[in-house]
Amino acid sequence: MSAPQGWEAIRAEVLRRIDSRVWAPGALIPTEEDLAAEFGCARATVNRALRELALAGVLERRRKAGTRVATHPVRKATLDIPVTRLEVVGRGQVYSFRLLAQTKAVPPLAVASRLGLAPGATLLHLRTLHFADAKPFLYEDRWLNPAVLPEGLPPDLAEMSINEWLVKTVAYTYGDISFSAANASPDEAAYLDVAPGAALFITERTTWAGEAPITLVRLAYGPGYRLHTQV
Amino acid sequence: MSAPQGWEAIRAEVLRRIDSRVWAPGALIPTEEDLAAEFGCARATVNRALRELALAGVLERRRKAGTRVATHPVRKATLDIPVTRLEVVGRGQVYSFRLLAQTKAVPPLAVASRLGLAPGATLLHLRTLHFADAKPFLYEDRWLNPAVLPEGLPPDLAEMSINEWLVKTVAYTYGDISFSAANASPDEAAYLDVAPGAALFITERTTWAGEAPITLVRLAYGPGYRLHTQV
DNA sequence: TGGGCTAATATGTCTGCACATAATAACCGC
DNA sequence: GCGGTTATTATGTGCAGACATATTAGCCCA
Repeated sequence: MSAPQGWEAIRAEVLRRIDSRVWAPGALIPTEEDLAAEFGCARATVNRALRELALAGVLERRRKAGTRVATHPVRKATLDIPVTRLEVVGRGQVYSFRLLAQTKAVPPLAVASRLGLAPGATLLHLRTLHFADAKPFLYEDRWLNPAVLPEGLPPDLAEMSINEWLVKTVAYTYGDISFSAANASPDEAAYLDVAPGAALFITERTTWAGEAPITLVRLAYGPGYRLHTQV
Repeated sequence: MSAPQGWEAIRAEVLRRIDSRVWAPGALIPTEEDLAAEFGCARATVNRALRELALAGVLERRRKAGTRVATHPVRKATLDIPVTRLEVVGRGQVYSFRLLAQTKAVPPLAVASRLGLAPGATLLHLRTLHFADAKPFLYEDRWLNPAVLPEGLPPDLAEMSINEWLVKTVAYTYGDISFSAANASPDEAAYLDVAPGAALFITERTTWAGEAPITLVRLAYGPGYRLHTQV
């Protein structure tokens, strides 16, 4: 019931004109100056509205060329990448986790190359099982570059999982995430307490701090897990 | 090699201070005014930089309370939701598709309620198979509200898939996406030419135009599909 | 005709100022 | 003390004007 005001009102009106085909996909829309005159506001205000829409993928803007309605509305969805503990707690469940193994090992070639490391370098290999209400929720397989840990691993891993401790301690500048699906291996099935071959939702994350690789982690979520977002 | 200038330089400097723990997670950072004085620029410029960082989840801002470094760096990843055809073509493969079935039917209760429709309303039910280089790539199961189609379905469905025609014709204002994993049903396995029970990557999308539901679609991607993004 | 220089133009960003808004802190009367 | 009102404060947004920059269109000359 609240009519937006200011730049949000302009964004809404522009969206409406696009939706109602007043401005067709691919068409050039008036300049910021013209729109500012029409709406009776400053150009900066129009700029703010159009910039947001360009960011959302609705408009395409180029200097001198002007602003046009995106031909292929590649909508951009933003999704939050929360820490596992908060994800569980946010569902109103009790979070806990168990460190299954912690070793130093030479990673498989695929892992080393994904991290841009020389083959043969040793990494920390951690495997953790996360629980929601004492039920297995997530199986985590992590390779960690010890070089980025100034003082080794934290003393107590009671409250916080490795991941949570990592994000608070080692700031990353660049990350890379992919989502996919995979059938549960016998091991994974046993850990997550599902039938072997069950479809798992897989998240793989690689993070760097500048040039130095930090970690590569594979998260296998049990059945029923959904990643959710809005556009 | 290019030192950023203007508000991007400020964003970079703020990020640096956070990464290097000059400003610890949870700590309050100086006000816009103070930072503007320090950097020798206008407050609006600082505002722009801090706003971007808040949008990215690095900072948390509240009026009067000030700006603090996010305690739990819930990084926000943005992912593009492209049209299937472009997704395939973008991989350098040849795109094609086949409409398997097109019927009018009363949807299951779950579908009707997700769309906010009265049970018993009839919808269009479309099932489509999409190919990449003549190999099955994606199985699409779509329920479509005929009320939003002013002139029925398009005449030729040769070039463009239903989805692509939809996004160009019926603009949506609100959407809802979820990703999950599921084992292939016998039908899906047959269509996608995989073993029954294979892990499929599932995307479910619901879209509305204002209050009116447009479509609910379930996309089942064959093995090997990855959704990819960066932070 | 064609290639390269130049001018025109729309967007990108900055400044300095103003007022609006939300949320906290201070205050005051009981 | 305590609860409720008021003042203060940091951010949110607006305006008008200016300059920067990318890109196009047109011009001129070989």
